[in-house]
Amino acid sequence: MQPKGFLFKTMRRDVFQAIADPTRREIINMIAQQPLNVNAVAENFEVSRTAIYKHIKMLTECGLVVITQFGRERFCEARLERLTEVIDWAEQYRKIWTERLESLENFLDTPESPRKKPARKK
Amino acid sequence: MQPKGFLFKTMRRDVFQAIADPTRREIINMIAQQPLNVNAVAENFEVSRTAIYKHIKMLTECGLVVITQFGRERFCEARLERLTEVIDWAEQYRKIWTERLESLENFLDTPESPRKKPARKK
DNA sequence: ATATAATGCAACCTTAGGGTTTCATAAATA
DNA sequence: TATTTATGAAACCCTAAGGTTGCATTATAT
Repeated sequence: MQPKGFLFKTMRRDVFQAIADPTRREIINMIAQQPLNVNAVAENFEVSRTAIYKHIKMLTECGLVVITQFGRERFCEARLERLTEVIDWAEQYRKIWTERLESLENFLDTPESPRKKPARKK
Repeated sequence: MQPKGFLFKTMRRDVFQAIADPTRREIINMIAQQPLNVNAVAENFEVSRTAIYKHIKMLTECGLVVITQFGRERFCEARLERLTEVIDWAEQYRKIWTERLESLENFLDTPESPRKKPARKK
């Protein structure tokens, strides 16, 4: 058996996983400009408040959202610094796909170059 | 009932979903430099070839990988252009978190500024 | 003191995700 | 031709995701 409470507090959820769900990306977009309380967020969706609450909780578990209580309301605030992990990961491949595109353009721009065909089985 | 075959061909899987799994990100990293056949990819993981094959299939469904057959081998090649969607999405929020950091620095750099406390209940 | 609002959380349901084993098939080889 | 090799796909399994309803709790408003 796993010590769930312990894991819950320490395990920082994968940010890639957190942004995989389109609803969570919408939530992020919704509170990116200004904090909203949980109900205000939930009102913008078709699904139940509880469903939205779970999404928000997941976002807090990976640090993309922090919740601050004022009276009986809890405001959800976006802390998007960890999106740099995503950007950095994807950005490292950019030169690969741009180089590929460039070499394709060079290839097409050379009129006398024979069009290669994929290897034929014989 | 859904026309599954039809959906399968048309529904381009969400690229955010595709990169959510760490194994799939590893696969992408593995074939980013040069194509590898399915078995060669699978050899680098603990899990079964079939499991890796499924991951590769998901990656092809969202256009991040293309498969080309040579003889009995099928080579998996990374086509990472669609990662721009991820970068663009995350990048739009960068100014928000950098502005927040800057204003925090400004706040801390002003010695006479009183430290605000969260609203107290009375 | 009560009623209502805003939330957290437990219990439950359904489906997709990730994994395995097994079998079928096409291509390369002994 | 017989046999490996490389792969696709079906049949299952188990768990996490995402959703719902209902209840408990705390703060605000009557």
